[in-house]
Amino acid sequence: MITLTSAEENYLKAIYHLSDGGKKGVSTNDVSAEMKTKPASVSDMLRKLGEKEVIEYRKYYGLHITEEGKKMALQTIRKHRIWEVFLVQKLKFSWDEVHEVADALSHVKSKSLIQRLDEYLGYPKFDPHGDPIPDEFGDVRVRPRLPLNEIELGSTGQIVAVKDSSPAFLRYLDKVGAYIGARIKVIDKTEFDGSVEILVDNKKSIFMSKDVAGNILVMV
Amino acid sequence: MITLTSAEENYLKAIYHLSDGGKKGVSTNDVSAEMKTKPASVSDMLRKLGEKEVIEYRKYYGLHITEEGKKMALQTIRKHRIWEVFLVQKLKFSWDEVHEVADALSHVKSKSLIQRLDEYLGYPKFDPHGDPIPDEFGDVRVRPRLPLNEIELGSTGQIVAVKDSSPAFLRYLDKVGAYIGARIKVIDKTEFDGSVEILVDNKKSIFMSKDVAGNILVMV
DNA sequence: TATTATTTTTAGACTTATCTAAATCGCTAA
DNA sequence: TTAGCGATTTAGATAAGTCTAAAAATAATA
Repeated sequence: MITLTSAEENYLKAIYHLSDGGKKGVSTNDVSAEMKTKPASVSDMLRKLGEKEVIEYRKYYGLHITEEGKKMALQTIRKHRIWEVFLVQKLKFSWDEVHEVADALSHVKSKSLIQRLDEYLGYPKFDPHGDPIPDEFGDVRVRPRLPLNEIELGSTGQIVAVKDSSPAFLRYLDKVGAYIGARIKVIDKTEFDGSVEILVDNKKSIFMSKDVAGNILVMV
Repeated sequence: MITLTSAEENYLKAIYHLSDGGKKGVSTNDVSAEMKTKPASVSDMLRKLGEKEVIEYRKYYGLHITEEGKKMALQTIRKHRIWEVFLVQKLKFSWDEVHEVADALSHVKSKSLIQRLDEYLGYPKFDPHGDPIPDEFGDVRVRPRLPLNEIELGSTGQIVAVKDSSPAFLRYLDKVGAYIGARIKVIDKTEFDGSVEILVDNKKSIFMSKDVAGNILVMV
């Protein structure tokens, strides 16, 4: 069984993103820029990742991620995003603070930690930035995400992302009691001005202008 | 400002325990046994810790922890125990599983992570093993811990430990709704057989035999 | 196509934490 | 008071991850 060090995990995750999930080849310089390390360090790391067969590496010609590599990258991404959910939802970190901490936390080695955390968080499908969380098999559920103002009256869904993630907008969401991950139901729509009324977590109802609702992405 | 690597933190924590909170001197071999590393490795580490002035180190004569060292050790212990509370109370780890994972988690560097986690957990004063959690200034509140059956009728307190931590007993506690950290009030005592009735978290009342109550330590 | 420019790799060095093997210190007992 | 033993330290090695400087390969351009 292949095991990766924390540094190798980070490189592989970066490579996965750079290769757009495995579609494109990636160059040493690409990785260097993404990881903020020198190309010389990257060469060394690519050789190691090649030996572990998570990438296919040809000197001077860059690399392609392998199927095994994709799986492992997705597991790292999964851990990272689950920790982000925890930090934002439970510990009230703001979205821009979580990356580094989630990164460190995601490298903690334990068989059951992530399963239990996932369970504790209620198996979230999206991280606080709205990016999908792969399941334990690496599968990513890609479901339609629609702006809230385009959701049909009476439909239910989950807030999974916002288009405008400015602090001001996030504070507004927080103030009115909406958040990423919230279960919502559209209980009223005013055709005249495009405003909507939603019920959050079957408890709280919120009015929103069309502009605000258009900024909120919902998975139906 | 002094910063320690994860390994240095671990050594210092071990030294703090071995020196009984700074009362005794500690030898290289003591540390070697505790850390399960070779004496040669310990010598090297002691030199480093001496240079950082968290211990006072004299070659061939062992070491004493300094005031600064105590403070830093207590911060590491604090982090470790707070994570243990999280793992046991929220993620339902059993007491014997948590040590390693808490160790890894406690080395994650972040200004606010532990403050926020502490707040999220409701500022616990004891870890799942009943050991006290130092506050952010390193102060440890040492308060009397009495067996539950010796608590006066009408008194309130917090369950901080159990004497018998066998899985069977822990399962029993879990089943009846008691747990480490629970706020309790003694609402009835039967002198005849020594049994007690307690109210947990102002909600649930539980009957307990004298034997069971005697196994539960309460901070009043 | 030849030369220059860019990218990538190699070589050698540094740091941290560990090890083994060998040297050294300090104490105790003859 | 010195020999010997146990405890401790030093010396040298390894592994991971990084760096700089220099060499080599590829790509671009005249």
